[in-house]
Amino acid sequence: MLQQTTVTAVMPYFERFLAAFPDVTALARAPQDRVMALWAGLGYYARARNLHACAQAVAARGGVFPDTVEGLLELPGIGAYTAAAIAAIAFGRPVVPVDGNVERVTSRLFALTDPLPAARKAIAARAVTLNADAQAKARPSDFAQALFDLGAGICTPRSPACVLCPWREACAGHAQGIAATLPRRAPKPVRPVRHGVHFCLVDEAGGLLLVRRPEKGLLGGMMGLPGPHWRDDPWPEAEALSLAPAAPRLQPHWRMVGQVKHVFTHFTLLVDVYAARIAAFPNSMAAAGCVHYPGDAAVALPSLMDKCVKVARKAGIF
DNA sequence: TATCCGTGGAA
DNA sequence: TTTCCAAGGAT
Repeated sequence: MLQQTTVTAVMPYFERFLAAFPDVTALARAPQDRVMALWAGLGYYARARNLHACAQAVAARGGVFPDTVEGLLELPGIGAYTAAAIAAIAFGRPVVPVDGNVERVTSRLFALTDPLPAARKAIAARAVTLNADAQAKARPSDFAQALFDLGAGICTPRSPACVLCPWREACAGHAQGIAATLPRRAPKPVRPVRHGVHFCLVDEAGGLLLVRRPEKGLLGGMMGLPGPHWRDDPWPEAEALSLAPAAPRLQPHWRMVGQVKHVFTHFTLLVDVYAARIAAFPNSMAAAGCVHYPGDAAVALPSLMDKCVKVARKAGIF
């Protein structure tokens, strides 16, 4: 959960997740849709699928985790960082997990000026030597977490508190007066704008028509409102409505209720939200792969879809 | 190696 | 308001 996600954002999800799945075998035997529902809103949904697969892999080994970096790397969703973190913190292996904090501390300590992400490998090569000291090697868990805390609390991205830093006198970045500018990053490409359309169809009972998205791609495996693919060009109303969910003898009166703006990592999405009410969903919609949820149920949606539903609700559709 | 993959808080 | 970026991994 903590991969690219702040502790503050993770905390409530972690509590709910552990309450639902107290141990690795409980997670392993849970249905995937339950796992995804508890992850909804946290983002990077491949992590949820990987974690579920990881739990099943561990369960298949008798519920015993590998206790080496090499063994941990075999598990889905566990890369170099997480393998080292578990090895050091859970099993006392003398390795250094290199996360964003450690990357920043290292680039400053050695005044490494080559820009990320190309310099990532070189920075990591220096970082893994930080525990060369015998006392550091003797306490892998404490050393790893001390490094994280140094980065999170003192060697911060902006305005680092060098005056408080225990490594100030050894820091080449500080000596050169460039610590705060490190690590350098390659200029980011401009974020393009893309366009989508989603349909919010509600029945008299307050039911909502949702579809499960494909496993691959954006919001993979999550529930969402139906709609055509997202593309570079806007969707004219006539074209959008020609793609609305339909069934024999069902002609909902669609109304554009608003536009939702959502910023993903690599593009901005503008979604036109159309909404309509019908008496009841025909069986053919369920047969087509659509799902009918009660409106008052705890429907777990990714944030984008949540925004779309809220726009429809604000417009008085339900 | 570069790109894809979410979201929200802080500055 | 915009920008940055957070206990990264898979392809």
